[in-house]
Amino acid sequence: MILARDFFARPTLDVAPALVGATLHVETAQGRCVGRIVEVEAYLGPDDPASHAAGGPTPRSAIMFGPPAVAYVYLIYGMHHCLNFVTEQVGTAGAVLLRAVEPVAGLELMRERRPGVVDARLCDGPGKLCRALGIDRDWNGIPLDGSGRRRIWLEEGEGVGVQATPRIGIRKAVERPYRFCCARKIVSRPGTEG
DNA sequence: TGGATGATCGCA
DNA sequence: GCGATCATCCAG
Repeated sequence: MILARDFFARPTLDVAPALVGATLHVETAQGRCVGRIVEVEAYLGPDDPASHAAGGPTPRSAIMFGPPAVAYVYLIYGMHHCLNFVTEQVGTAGAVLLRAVEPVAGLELMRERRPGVVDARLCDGPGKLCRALGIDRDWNGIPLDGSGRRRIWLEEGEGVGVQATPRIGIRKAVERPYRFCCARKIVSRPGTEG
């Protein structure tokens, strides 16, 4: 069952944990890749200092204030892309950052895009999964129902235990537990947890 | 542990 | 314009 617009048109803090366990499907001319979502982070509106939407819309963040159920992709640190899903109703900012997925299908294509990387590490970071799935800024604004000029959608997964912890790699609102991981299999960078 | 590497944004 | 900042990754 494909996750429809209504799924995303809800409070971001409801959508984010509900996405853990769902599968992400990305189709390009090279083939299709599928991954199971195991780690996400919620980013809210102007009330969330760590969000790109803090301080109101800018040319980059305006998409977070627009219609839900589209991809928000941006470049970070000059070399890595991050994939987000826009949430909330029009006029309310929100997005869920995809931090890690577990490769399910299209492994050969992922390996091709990330040579020399063992399977378990193909998609275990925001920049890594974008590289493995072939996501770049061309995907910004693409609808999440597979109907855009780039094909991407999500499918409902089995209910799975979700654990909330603080977000990673940010400097503001560090204490908010807006990071959601699969409770059984927590994927994160080793040695960086306190 | 730090270097790569560039878009973004606030301030002028 | 200019410079500080940044939701990262990987080599050493």
